[in-house]
Amino acid sequence: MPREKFTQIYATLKERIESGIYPVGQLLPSENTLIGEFGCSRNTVRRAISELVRDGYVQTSQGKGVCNIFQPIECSSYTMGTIESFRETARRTGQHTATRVVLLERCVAGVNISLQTGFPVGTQLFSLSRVHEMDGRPIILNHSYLRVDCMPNLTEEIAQGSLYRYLEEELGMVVVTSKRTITVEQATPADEKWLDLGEYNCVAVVSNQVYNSQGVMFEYTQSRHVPSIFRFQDNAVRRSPGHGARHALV
Amino acid sequence: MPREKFTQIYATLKERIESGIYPVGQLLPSENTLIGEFGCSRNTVRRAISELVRDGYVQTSQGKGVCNIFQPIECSSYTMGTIESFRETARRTGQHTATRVVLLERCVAGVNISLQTGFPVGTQLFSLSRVHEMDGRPIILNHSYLRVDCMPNLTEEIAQGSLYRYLEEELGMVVVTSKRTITVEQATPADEKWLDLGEYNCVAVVSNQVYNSQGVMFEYTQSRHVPSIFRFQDNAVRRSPGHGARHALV
DNA sequence: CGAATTGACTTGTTTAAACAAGTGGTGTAT
DNA sequence: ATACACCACTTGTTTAAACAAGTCAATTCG
Repeated sequence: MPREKFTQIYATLKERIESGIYPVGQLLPSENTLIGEFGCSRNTVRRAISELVRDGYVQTSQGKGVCNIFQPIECSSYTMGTIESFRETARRTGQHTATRVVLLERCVAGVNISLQTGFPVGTQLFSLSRVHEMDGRPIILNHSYLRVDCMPNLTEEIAQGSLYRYLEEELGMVVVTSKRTITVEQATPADEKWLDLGEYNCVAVVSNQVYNSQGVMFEYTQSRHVPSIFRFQDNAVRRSPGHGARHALV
Repeated sequence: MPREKFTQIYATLKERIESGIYPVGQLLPSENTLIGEFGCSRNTVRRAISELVRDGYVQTSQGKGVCNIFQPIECSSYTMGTIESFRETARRTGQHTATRVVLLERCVAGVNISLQTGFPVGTQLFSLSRVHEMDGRPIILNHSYLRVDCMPNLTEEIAQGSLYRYLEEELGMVVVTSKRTITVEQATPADEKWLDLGEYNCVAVVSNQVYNSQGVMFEYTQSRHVPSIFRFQDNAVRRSPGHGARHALV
């Protein structure tokens, strides 16, 4: 349960938006009104609202108010957010999943691996390949490089279960930041061998750099998805001009 | 030029990170130190830092500090951020671009269009199809639906230039929020007709819902990209548990 | 020597206040 | 009737202060 006030307010407002208590296309109650209702300071209300903005639930205009722009996501049965954990999605959609370890070996980062992953040359790594299946259908092929010094005792058994449960619960590691890049690539022979691509001759590739609380990148994973079930959602908010083009609109 | 203090501090810190003045993998000066240097309050420093966190430049740990996790983006010559505007990217990489209007006609949103786009049934719309070329190579096929009541005088000439310059400068419209979904789809005959797909039999599809400051969605655009030059970047930060799974890590 | 405590740091949350700036309506003067 | 000033409202930015909570090293105690 979230203990912070702003998280509670965020959750309350979000629920009202999703349930239609606040009509779509109209303004939410003003900050002052919400202050009165929740018995908190203006900053706390504003923080809750700013998270709703980030999530694409509302948008603000100076001088006018906070507008509800919620639209329910179309839950196509085949789509799946990459953002969610593989098991999260499966549990939400009630489907059966399995993970198979294809390869687990040790290696050292050379120039090529270093360029691809961002690990310094010479880093001791595990190379781990896994196939994720959903309802018996292989849909994701994962190639991971993992720092040996962050998880010296990694085994096939652990890799077959939830790697993150092991890292977080057993090793006490805290995952903080993750940088992703999405591309589309030609299917390799390995993709065709392990995945059920159907008519497609390509895969959706999510490259992921994961950092722990020490600020060290301990994992690089390239997830190669069957295109038909790949889906990624994102919200962008117009920023002040000085922010650089990384998230410019359009 | 950004006038707000926090934007200036953000820009200054970002530049120091990019230029290596703050070493990668190490802690930035503490908030108190930065307060002294910039002559501002703690909140202002914290706001600048929180934007750096969102952009994947740093990450924070309670009790420890703010860690520099910057990694320069590998600027592969062929990759292009969808996040950037088509012309932005072209200008940055110094390539020549052109836009061709394939179709511009009026229509009314029926059930199918409504389901796909989110426009209410019966909305008067422009249907606009455009091909974007870079260095003579057609790389993006755009299908847009635009609310007629937001731009009654749309013409082919305007659509061929920058639609957004027209909307913002001529009509005074303010773009605020944009919701995107990325998928990968089989190439249609239209894709193969207009795009230079090479070996690929699919396209990277970015569906975009754009809202103005009134909170009305005035544009739905489906951008179908040649896979070989498609690239999308994203940062995720671990959130408190109550936030819902939309952005969970891994 | 080893374990626990303390204390000096760090970031995280919340409050209160003031002023800036944008929006939209009301009213007045032209 | 139109244009203008004004006013009441909204969100945006900044400051200051207090307390909570996590980290890490030095010190103290057993």
